[in-house]
Amino acid sequence: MLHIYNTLTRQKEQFAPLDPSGVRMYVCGPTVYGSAHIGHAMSYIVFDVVRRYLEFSGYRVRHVQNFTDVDDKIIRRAHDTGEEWNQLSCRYAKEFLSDMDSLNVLRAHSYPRASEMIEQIIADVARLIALGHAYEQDGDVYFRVMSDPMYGQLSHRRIDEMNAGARVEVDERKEHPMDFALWKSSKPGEPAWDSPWGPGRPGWHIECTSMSRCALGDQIDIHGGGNDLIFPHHENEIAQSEQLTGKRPFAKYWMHNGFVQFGEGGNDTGAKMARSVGNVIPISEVVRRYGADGYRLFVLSSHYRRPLSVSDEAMNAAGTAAERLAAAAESAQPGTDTGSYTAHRAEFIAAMDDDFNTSRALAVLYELATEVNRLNARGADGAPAASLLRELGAAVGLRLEAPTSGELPAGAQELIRVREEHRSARQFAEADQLRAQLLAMGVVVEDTTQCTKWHLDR
RNA sequence: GGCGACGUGGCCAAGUGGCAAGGCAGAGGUUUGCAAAACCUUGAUCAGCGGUUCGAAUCCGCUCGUCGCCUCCA
Repeated sequence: MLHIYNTLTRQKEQFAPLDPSGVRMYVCGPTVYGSAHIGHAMSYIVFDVVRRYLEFSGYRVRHVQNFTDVDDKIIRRAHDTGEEWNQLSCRYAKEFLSDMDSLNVLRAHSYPRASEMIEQIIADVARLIALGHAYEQDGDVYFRVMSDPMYGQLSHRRIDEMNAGARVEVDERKEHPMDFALWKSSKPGEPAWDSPWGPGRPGWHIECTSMSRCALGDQIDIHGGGNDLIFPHHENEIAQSEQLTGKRPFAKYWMHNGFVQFGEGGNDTGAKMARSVGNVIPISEVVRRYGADGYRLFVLSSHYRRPLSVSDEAMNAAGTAAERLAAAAESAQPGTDTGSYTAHRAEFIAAMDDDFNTSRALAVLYELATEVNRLNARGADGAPAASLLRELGAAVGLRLEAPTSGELPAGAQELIRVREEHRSARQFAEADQLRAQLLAMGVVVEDTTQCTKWHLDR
């Protein structure tokens, strides 16, 4: 039985979807004003694993993830580059999807964009005004936090306590300093849509309320995102959504992942990674250096709610481990009976059921890999263990592809063949020389008692 | 000032009251023409101090250290 830690209640709860026929899951997507980095990758890998494991457990999942494609940063960035704001956001959204593909993150069923949701957003804002939960002020519309007695329920903060903080900028036009914008009037040159309050654009928080409701209905099962979104973004989403529909809870389980940080000894020890800080590592770089499975293994080696310290050493270790798992999974056979490994399967499920304890679950995969190698080494049948390894690996999104995949450089095939001839003639000096030559070409050759294998050096 | 997270072997990391999972690296061994891979063996009393308990990494208190949120942010 799956248990999920719910930020709302601050405890692990037994998972039961609102509607038994399927799970509705909404994950906050990126603001597409620039390239995604490995912090985004970590977050979306985490929710990819959540989704995959729910499906592995037999649930039908509907997964929706938005793109924030209208916002101050996008407008500013577009202004700087001379590009149209919608061109810029489209470009980065596309890049985001291909980055996620490269990481083997399953595509969501739908990717709504704020700019395509304007009509719905205006209707929702108008309704919030009609209900007395929002008010207009010079073309801006604000949500009235005092009208929501539950405000602060997610972040566990009280309005008066936050008020004491020195960093809340006081805007005279707001009734209360914590009131937040649902609709922003536009300045000249900014993207704008007509509304009952004049030309403007949606505030950040309302888009998720409208998109989530549009794509999944008034109430959903899982709402996810990085833990920096707890306040104010998710708090505000709850306030808007629940006041709008009169239904509670807006989301039954709130899941938040910890942040990628730089580990000890790095240039930027302990610091958070963020585009606004300017210390990001691009996704393509880690995929190239450690492989998609390697980075995923690195992410899953620690618990998703904990901060994840990146270091070359740790990611490298994960990359090496990924190669070992992939090599072991090679002896898998489709349709093999894995019945003799029920204990392994049970332990994997127990670990994952405990709020996605992937670190514990991975230990099962490593054990299976060792088992496969042990059996194969003494000529026994490693296929059942390997097949289970492949199956459970897939449940957490590991491809476990053999390292052999890829194209041999020109002439390498011939060198391998010639080397084989030397070996069978016991001309080892010549064979070793050819091996060195192949290695220089990026081809690693390994001899076994039966045959010679090769794979590309990474 | 308010809210929260964390400090486990060289590195990463699980465990949250009963002999400290797992990965990577290192060392020794088996195997191999050699190399690689693989397999076997091998290391920590859990930031510090005090307390509760038959028993604590795990509960309580204090101290030290690190980080996040309260402003855009996965």
